[in-house]
Amino acid sequence: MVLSFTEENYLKAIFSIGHAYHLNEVSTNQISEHLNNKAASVTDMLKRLAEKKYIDYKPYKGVRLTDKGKKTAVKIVRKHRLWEVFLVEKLNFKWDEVHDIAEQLEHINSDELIEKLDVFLGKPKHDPHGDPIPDVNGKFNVQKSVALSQVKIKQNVVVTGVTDHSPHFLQYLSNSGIGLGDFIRIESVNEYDSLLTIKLNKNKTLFLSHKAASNILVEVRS
Amino acid sequence: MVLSFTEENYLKAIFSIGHAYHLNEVSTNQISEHLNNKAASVTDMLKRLAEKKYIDYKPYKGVRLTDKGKKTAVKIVRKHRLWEVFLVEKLNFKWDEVHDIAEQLEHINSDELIEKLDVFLGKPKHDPHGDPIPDVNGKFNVQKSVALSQVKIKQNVVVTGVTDHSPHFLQYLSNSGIGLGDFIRIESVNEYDSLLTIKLNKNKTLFLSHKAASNILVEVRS
DNA sequence: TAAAAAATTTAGACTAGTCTAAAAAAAAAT
DNA sequence: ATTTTTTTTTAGACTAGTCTAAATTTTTTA
Repeated sequence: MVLSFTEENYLKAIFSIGHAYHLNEVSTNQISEHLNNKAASVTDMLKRLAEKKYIDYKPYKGVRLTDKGKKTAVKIVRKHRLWEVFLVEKLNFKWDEVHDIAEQLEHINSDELIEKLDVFLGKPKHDPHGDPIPDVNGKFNVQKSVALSQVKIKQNVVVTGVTDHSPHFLQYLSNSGIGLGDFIRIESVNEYDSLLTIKLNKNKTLFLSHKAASNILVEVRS
Repeated sequence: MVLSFTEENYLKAIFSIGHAYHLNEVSTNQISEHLNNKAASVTDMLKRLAEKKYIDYKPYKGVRLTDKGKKTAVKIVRKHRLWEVFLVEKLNFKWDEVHDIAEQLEHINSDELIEKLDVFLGKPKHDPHGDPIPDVNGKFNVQKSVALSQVKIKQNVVVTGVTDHSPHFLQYLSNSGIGLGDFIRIESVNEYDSLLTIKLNKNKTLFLSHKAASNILVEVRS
């Protein structure tokens, strides 16, 4: 079965809302907000997707992906993230420039293409923002990272991802010299406003707002 | 101005029909045949494209691309052929497998992407079938090749392209060991059925029907 | 050069996806 | 336990792109 562009975007939206908030049931309004359209339009589409067995839908009760729907959504995520790796690693795009292009490329329909792209890129496990790339069977590498804002003082950590994917935030990190794989040690936290003083790569001293730190994912390294 | 998928396909169709038959004016029926849809649908779309100044259209009189329309069409051809190079050179697709995927990729909208892809591929001048890739300004490398069927006996030629792009024909050539850049010398032509006896790369002797030879483009080398 | 054939356009209908406005159901608050 | 608010759905309309059937224009042919 071949889905339209639009249908694929609805499935992806349902998947990522559920994923982000650890929900099974996703509401009509959440979807319409995520897709920037009206709730009435969402209702129409939900009926169509339910008809085709991609979702379970009970009027007024929200919606949940079926196995078929989940599989489809994960495949789109896989494609999106593989293309992002391609754009950054091979074409030298910056990590804040790739989202919109990958948003288009993720709808290209060819299983052979995805698998050959995967091989060409060396079967990467993470995209340029540190998000895990599901394998061909839809399995995700579970991430056990925490927000930098949750890390105890004087602890050494490695940057593994971000939770805010906006170009604005990504550029801010780049400009500060922070990227995936960098080492960070929290030197102190201001009591009044939670401003963090950090040491980057055992070298540069930087200040980070609590908000920024809460959107940086890290893993503890001894 | 951003065109829909469908509008882009119409412009590409008008361009390639005109190109193939060296026509300026293209008829409604030619387009409908090329796109496998009905003439009535074509008429509707022609009105829309004329409205947007991509074509000059006079009812019953056929249609011609404006400069704006030509520029758009050539850009789609450029994208299509660059993606074909990517698929063959980087992802190891065969030359008979890439058309349908490139047909999708050609509609991805990002000037920066095309130019970075072009650089990544080493600014190729030809696609995997030998067709010229227009440069960023829409200029084509003029091809001065002729069909193998037109070449005089005992002449040395190099394969530079094909005029039949069907997987069937391309596979037939691959199976015969014929690809771009190969050397061919016509040893004899049968008077009765024009069957060609050729020597491939100064090595293998092969037989080619007149039909096959008429779809192989070559350049004379001494 | 008038009749027949072919090509093209118009008219009207259909689907996918969207919208606004109104109705209905569920949740929250008094 | 009603009333109010919020959420969701229904009804009806719009656009892009398609179709069939009928009408019109152009071309061909006798």
